[in-house]
Amino acid sequence: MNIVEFAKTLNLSIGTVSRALNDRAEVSPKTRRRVLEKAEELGFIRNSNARRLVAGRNHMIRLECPHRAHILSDQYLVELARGVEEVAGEHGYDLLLHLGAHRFDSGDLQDVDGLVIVAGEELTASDLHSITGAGHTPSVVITGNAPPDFPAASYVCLDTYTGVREALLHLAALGHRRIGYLGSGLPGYRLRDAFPRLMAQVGLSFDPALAREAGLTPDDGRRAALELLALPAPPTAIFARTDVLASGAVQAVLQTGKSVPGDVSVVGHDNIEAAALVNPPLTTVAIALAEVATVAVESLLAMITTGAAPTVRTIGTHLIVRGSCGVAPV
Amino acid sequence: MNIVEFAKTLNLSIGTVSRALNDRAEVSPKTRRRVLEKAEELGFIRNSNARRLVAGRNHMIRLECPHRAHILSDQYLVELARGVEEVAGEHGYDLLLHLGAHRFDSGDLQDVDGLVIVAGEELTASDLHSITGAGHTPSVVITGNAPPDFPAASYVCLDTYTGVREALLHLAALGHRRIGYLGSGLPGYRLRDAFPRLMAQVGLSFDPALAREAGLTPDDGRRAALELLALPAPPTAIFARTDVLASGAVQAVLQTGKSVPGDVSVVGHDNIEAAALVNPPLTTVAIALAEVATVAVESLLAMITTGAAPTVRTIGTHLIVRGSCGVAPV
DNA sequence: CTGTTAGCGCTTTCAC
DNA sequence: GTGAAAGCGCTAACAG
Repeated sequence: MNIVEFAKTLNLSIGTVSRALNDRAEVSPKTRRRVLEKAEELGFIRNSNARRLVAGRNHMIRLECPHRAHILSDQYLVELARGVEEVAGEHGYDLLLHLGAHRFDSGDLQDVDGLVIVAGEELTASDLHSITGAGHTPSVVITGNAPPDFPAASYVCLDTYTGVREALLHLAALGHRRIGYLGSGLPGYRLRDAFPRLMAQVGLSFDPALAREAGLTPDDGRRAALELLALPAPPTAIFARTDVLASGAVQAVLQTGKSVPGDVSVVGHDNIEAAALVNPPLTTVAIALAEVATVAVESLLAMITTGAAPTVRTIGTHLIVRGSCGVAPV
Repeated sequence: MNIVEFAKTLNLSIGTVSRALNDRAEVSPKTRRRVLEKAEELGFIRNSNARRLVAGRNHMIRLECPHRAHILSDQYLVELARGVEEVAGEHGYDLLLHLGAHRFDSGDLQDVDGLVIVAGEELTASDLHSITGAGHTPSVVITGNAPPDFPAASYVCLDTYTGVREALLHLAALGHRRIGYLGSGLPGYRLRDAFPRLMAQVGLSFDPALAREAGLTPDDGRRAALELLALPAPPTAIFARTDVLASGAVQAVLQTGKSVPGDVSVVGHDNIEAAALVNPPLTTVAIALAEVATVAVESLLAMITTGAAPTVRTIGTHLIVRGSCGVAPV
């Protein structure tokens, strides 16, 4: 059924029906109600392609995940998508998905009003340029790094520092003074550089000998942790850049016949599903993804609907205390 | 730029241009090439809303995940979505996402040509009725159960039996004879009922005293496993319906001062991300998700494009051997 | 082979 | 307030 047939059942012109359905002022309240009720009764829904054609608006945004190695794990991606879909949905926007790894030529930008881009570590300004159609499509980038030099987009930056600081405070309170650091080895992660400063902020000093750029796999974490534990003055706690590395670090501790958290405490980062499941459950740093989604979508919709200028927002992380940290051994 | 302006730059009629762009036969090869090259040069892309309007086709399918408790974990969902997007994309279809938990009134069915529905355990025929618009929208359901009584949809059934049988064979080969079972307690899972038969198929007999409907969390798994281990004749191996339960079972074994897999072997199910990370890494049953995605989308597109009848396909699971199973203690 | 034209279903002037 | 009519950008049927 189209609007013509539908209008006939009401003995009204399509113009009036359209106005009623669009909640315009020039319709008598009585007519509007009549139209709305009939539409409900007959289950009439306007053809959205026709609406989009005439409106020049798609009421659709696309979630772009151009990399395989995201700042967010797959689990997080779903959580983020849930949030984005919900907030976008509240504003009448649908969500398209573009998981295409390594395809920086985004699809038809014509089809969507805006883009939510989940950045990988190595996302450059030039990538953004091509993904966003030279910045002509309103876009918001969710990134763990500082915004690349691409001012046409909005940014939601995940500030890893707040949660890490919290973690170090937690360890300091437990009496730890020698804290090791396991990094992912990925470029663009500035955490390693900031770590000494964060340590200082909670009253601890950082020993460069206790830092390793481990890698990405549990085994990378295990090997690097093994090195730290073999040191003459080994750390009593290890902070790992990812939960995956942290799980490897736990393996390493157990492997040397020691226990977590009895002998060595371990803190992870990301709060992946696995974090709650390893033995012991990992104390880890987590992102408030619902908030990230809300801020991202609202910034995007502001650009789309009111042509607002791009914004840069930062969202901090926080510590989730589970079972992998204990009082420092004396 | 629209097709009128574009046609002008070529001194052709919009009809000819449209035909060339649609790869119709009635265009001279020379003209076609000229049109294609110019389109490339000018970056002309036809307005897809107008195309959809006139075609009555959206070239869009929607991934529906109506439940929070899926048959697939979030990680799996992304993997499935990747597969679905890829296969759909090869056929020119875009992917909409609908993660809305507990909303069985699917959005505008008008907007999409078909639905890929990821079933939760409790998805009923009546749910499917409302999600698919009384079955008028081509749909394929990915389910771990037998197809509900809703013949309008295609089904991709995950046959958990093949992988579980493989797991039991693996355990039998390692000398295990007393194998415990930890279930999720969810209705609709027929595995518990089939378990004795699967045991028999690999030459083992099942002791009902070794079965527990544990629940969903690691702690549920831990407690249930603890019960089994406290039995006068405890199992030497435990099969858990989910990796989450399995991780709890591992905790239980360690808690009683025993080791995995030295004293007790544990097999999980689902191959979630966590499975590779727990200590020891879980031997578990996995789904061939890429195949599931391919079969689902191709069945769906057959219904959409050729009006093919719904199909029912079954895809088996397989065992991934890691470190949680060992030779049975003598 | 190419040009012309009538819709696809809707929103939005413009009259009344 | 409501109706009539002009497009939105495209495809397809019809001429030539």
